[in-house]
Amino acid sequence: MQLTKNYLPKAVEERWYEHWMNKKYFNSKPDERKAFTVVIPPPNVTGVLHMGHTLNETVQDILVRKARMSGFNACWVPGSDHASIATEAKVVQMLQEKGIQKSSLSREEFLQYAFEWKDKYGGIIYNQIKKLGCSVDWDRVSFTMDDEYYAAVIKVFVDLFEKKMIYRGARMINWDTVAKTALSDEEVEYKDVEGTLYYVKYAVENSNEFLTIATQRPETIMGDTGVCVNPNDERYTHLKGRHLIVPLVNRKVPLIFDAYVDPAFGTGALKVTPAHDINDYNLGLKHHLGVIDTLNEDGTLSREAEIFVGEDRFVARKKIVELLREQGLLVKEEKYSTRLGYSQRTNSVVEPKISTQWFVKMKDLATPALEAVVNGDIKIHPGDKFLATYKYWLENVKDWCISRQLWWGQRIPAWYDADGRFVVAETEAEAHKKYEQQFNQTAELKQDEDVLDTWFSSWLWPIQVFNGITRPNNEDIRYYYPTSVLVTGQDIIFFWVARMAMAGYEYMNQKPFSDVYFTGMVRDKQGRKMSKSLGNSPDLLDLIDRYGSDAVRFGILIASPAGNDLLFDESSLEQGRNFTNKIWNALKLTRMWQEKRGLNQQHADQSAFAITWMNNRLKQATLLIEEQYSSFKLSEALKTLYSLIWDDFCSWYLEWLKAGFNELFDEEVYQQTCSVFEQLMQLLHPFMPFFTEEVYHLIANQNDDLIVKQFQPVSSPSTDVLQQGKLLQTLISAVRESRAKNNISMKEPVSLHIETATPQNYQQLLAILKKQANAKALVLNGAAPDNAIVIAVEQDKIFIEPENAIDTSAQKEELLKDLDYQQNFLASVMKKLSNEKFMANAKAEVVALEEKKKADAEARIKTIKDSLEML
RNA sequence: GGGAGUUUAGCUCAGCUGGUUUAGAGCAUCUGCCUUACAAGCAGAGGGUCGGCGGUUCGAUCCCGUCAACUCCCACCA
Repeated sequence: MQLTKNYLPKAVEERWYEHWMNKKYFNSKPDERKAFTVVIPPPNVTGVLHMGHTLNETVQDILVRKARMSGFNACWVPGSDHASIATEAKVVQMLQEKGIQKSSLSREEFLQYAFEWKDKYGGIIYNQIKKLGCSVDWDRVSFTMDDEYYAAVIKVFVDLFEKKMIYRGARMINWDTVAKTALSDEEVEYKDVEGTLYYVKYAVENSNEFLTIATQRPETIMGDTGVCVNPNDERYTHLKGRHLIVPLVNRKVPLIFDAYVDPAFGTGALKVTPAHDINDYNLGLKHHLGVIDTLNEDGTLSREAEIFVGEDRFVARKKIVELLREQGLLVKEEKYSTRLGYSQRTNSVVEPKISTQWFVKMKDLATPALEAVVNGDIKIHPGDKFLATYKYWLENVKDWCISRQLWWGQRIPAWYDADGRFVVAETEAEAHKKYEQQFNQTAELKQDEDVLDTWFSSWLWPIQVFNGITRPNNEDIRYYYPTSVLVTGQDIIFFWVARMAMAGYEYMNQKPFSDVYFTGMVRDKQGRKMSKSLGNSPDLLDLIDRYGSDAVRFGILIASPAGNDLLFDESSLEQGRNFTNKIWNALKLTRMWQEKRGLNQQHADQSAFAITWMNNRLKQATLLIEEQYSSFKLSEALKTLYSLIWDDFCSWYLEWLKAGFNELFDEEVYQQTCSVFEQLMQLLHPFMPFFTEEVYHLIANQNDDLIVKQFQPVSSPSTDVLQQGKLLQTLISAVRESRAKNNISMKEPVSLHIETATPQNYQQLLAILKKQANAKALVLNGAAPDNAIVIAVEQDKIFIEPENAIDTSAQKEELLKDLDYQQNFLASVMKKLSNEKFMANAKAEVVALEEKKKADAEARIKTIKDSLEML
């Protein structure tokens, strides 16, 4: 078969993925081998995969493929997350574009639209995962709203409720006025904004006096139920026991004293609005103030506000400022930079609001999750970079608000009677039964309208993908749990990682994973976050189309050391594509040789060193890569492979083989070369699966597939052979360098003369050196030629004798430069050796090393001086 | 305000518990090459007072202190 000029990925990738699927290589069933389990962080079905996913999926696939090739029963579970609020927001938006209001739909109708959306985007995501080459077990796809998964979430809710770890209560929560739902603390993002601080006068009751307070949110004035000052603030002590009149609504409220207030801020007087600020709420509780909720769910003012009822809070703010100004109550306005909370999902300003919600008590759950990481049961990579944040969060964890006023999600299994009394049960029938038992009567029961936070389902992911909640102790959960590695972004350490650890200990009495590998955030070349509005987020399928899947995997991984942010730049994808092409051409070369195979004793003799050297380099690199895998330094491992293949295999080894090649390419040398080539492809396979599988089958007709070819144990390399190889490389480079400096074209053959005290080092290298240096003659320790360029390589002198006479001035300059360097180097070594304290304190081996440096430098200086004399 | 991390060549990063380091790699740059696998290539070169200052040590890119810049997390004062 004729190979194309360049590697063309498209057809190859589809063909192999199909083949792997047909052979069921991705599928895993429990057996006697050790399991290597990975559960995919389920992507949200809100849209398509971005570059962050691409990096995560690539890393997981590398680990899974490596395990599969190393004797493990590798199982990678795919799936997706219903992403309650995020998806619902998208569906609402989609419906709006169609002219449909959510409020005009029934719950069932809406859910139908949502499931259609999920099918569409779930499909797109799964297709992307396939195109990327991910070896996931497609028979194990999970979705957090699957029937059985749904049942698991409900079961856990009921269980925690019965253990009194879930409770219902009125709390200050974060309210999203667009999605009209509560948010957890983690779903709020704070941004710096320029705000205005308004100074407003509050009249003191029965007096002409005024007290000025500063506020950013004058629209909450109508909710004020008190004013607070610091007890030590002398400006206000005389007002003790007095009341103030809230402007606009003329409500009489008490003046309270609390050390919470900072006298230095604003005017030192704080208006207290318990319904709409967490600190005010706490103050209100402490001082028994009333609560007036002046906001509707959609962010408009409620009837309790008395004025501007129904107006949006920001419109009302402007009107209220006007009104205050008209009434002469506005003292001044000043610009003020502050931080405002925004909803992570709808990007609207979050309003603190009092509301009845469901909460999970976190303290007891947090303890084992914290211990596991502290005592190393769960290892976090890289290093301890995230340990401190993880610890801090768990040590200071607050109860988790898990109810959401949405439809897309698991509906809270609580049933209420007309009086608001409720029972919690897995099914409606169960609820009626419990109700009867508890209240000794029957009643019409209505289920809670709210659904559960999306993380309340995904925290069960490593358990429930194996049905560990719904069918405890089934074969899968016993075999695959705990999972091996979790690969995820550091941004969801609290949302997800910590909570999975909690669920793991609560429901399995065991950690959910042994290692956590955090990938960094993918940013663009300028370091900006990738986002739709900036248009800097590339389309994965488009990239695969242009560069090939393997090149995309290469490009994204090579640039992302563990935990570091990745600055995405297409040039690294280009590097990946070039790499495949380089290997493709090496394949073409071996193909050429294949056609010229035959017995060629001379070639075999002259190639013996190259083969031995390459095999040792392979061993050395394999051991290094193994080490890099175990410390999760995947980009390092890929770099090692890149240079092993490009430099050692292509630039040195294959070129060295050409030395003895003449008409016939020796059969044995050919076989050895194929063997090395195959091993290289095997090592590279986890990183670039499609390409390596293709090349593997093209090197020779193979019956097996690379994807399941098992790695063989490797012994230590011979340092002698590696050193000889190093010497050969140094010699070749030195001659080439000298040619370049002296303007001797590579085309012009030269005579080489080597003067050395250790001729035995050269025996095996001469044929290769001669070919690579383009020498017509090569003499070892013969009479030194006249009119030659002399270079110093280690302790030996190499004479390069060109056909035409040359100008030696450049050559002299080089030698003088080298001499200068060596003399300075020697001086620095001597300085150490003549330092009494150094000699007294340094370890013997360090001193010995310095002695050797001294000897080497002296020998080298002598060689250079000799050479200079000869010029 | 509290905490963590980063700072090494134009860019992205190595440098493994201080001494083969007057510091390495890849990419980019420059020079010369269509050398019978590969111009998506080959050969060669240039480029860094290891963020600043101070300390510990015989010896500091590495340890300590301090300052500066950047990044992230947490808390969120009206």
